[in-house]
Amino acid sequence: MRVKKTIFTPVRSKRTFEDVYLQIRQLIMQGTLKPGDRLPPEAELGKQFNVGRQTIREALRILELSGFIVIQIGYGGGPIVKDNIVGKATEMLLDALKLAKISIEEVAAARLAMEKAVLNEAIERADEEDIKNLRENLLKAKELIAKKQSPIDAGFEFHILLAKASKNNAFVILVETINAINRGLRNRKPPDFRTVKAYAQAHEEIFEALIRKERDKAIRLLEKDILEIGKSN
Amino acid sequence: MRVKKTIFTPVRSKRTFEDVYLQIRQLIMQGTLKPGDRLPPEAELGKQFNVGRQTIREALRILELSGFIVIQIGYGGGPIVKDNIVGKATEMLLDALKLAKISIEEVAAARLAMEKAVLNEAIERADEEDIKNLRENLLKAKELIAKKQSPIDAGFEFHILLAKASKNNAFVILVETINAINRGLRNRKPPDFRTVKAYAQAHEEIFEALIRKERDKAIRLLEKDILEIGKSN
DNA sequence: TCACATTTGTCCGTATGTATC
DNA sequence: AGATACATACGGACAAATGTG
Repeated sequence: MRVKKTIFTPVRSKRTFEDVYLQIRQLIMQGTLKPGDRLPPEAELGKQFNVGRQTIREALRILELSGFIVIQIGYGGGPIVKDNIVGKATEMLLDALKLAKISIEEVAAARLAMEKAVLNEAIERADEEDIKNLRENLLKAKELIAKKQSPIDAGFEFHILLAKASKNNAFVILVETINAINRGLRNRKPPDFRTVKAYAQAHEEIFEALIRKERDKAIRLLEKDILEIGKSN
Repeated sequence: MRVKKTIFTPVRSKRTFEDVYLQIRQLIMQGTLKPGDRLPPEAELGKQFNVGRQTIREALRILELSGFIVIQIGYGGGPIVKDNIVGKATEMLLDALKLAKISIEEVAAARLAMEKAVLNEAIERADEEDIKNLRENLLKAKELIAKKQSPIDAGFEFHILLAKASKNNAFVILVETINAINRGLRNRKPPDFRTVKAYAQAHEEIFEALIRKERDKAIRLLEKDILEIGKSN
């Protein structure tokens, strides 16, 4: 009797461009290729890997979409190693959530769960540097409001700074991701000026509670910030 | 005086394959193309879009990496629309976390935050269907253990089932994602048999606390499940 | 401003491997 | 086993973009 489902994962390095992709990817992941480094042009890569230019191009497409490289055309251009690959992952997760028809409310609940934990850690671990950065962020938002400009970017940055104050880098990336998703899901209409002013106000209050280590109050304010204010728009 | 940083994002749809990618992507996102649907072969697509095969191929590479399609070779093959694109996003987020040199402990803390919220919701919202699924999951794990097989997959499924019981689909996807990341970061050595048995035991206790709606006890058990058990390996 | 070199973007033709009928 | 249909891969060619002299 034959087994229907093998427990082995088939070795499928059939496709040459995947092999090329994996080799370059590993060089980046292990640090041999660092951000800013330039890879040889397509033709030269083809010679070195001993494959056609088309194969190289498909490998570069994947590396580009994955966020590992950017590609400059023209004289002196070519593939350049990039550093931040979080953005691309976020875009794909956003697609996944859109396809699954997830509502903004559901994402907000998840975001709140994450940021509650962040705030809990941040209250304990925030140092002077973090406090200074948060204070500057609030100041920047105030100045923008005074100039009748939207402090929406500063508002997102506030949450990132909180995550950094938690001293947990996983929180930083996940808060970035989930905030970008939240933003992407409601991108049809940007929040009006009154709403973003309310955000800025809420952030100030959260900050005050943070430096006074008033944990419960800070959490309560965060809930208001994430769940209530956004509802109106 | 010139502004140094423009507020405009450059319109760069110069590349034809990106245009092709976006068109097909939109047809999938808006539901015109459904999972299982077959796209025309490369040559035919080239004719319809009025572009060369190479251009089509690069668009297909991106769609494939994004998880929108799979490609079958041979007679009657070609691009086929896929449904689950979460897996690909997870892989990329995993890469991002690896590149940022995030530790398992940091990810575990984030995972715990998310799953605490999940458990809180699940205790309130779980219906008979959820309870039945969880019970079957625990039974399956027990059977595997009796056969001296590792119930590790069932263990991950337990957490997914909890997320489903929360009735929040964002939680489902995010728990899937963060658990896969957790798994990916410690993939060097799979947990030993004693450890997975401890997981299964912890899951049983969490389930008991869940159906009795003993919230604090359930949360405490979850903390043990996520933070302590894994530490040994 | 004007060539010129370099590099990506795109197309075409062709050959090979693979899966189905 | 042979024919068919498809992806994979190679090589050559030209256009477009970009920086250099």
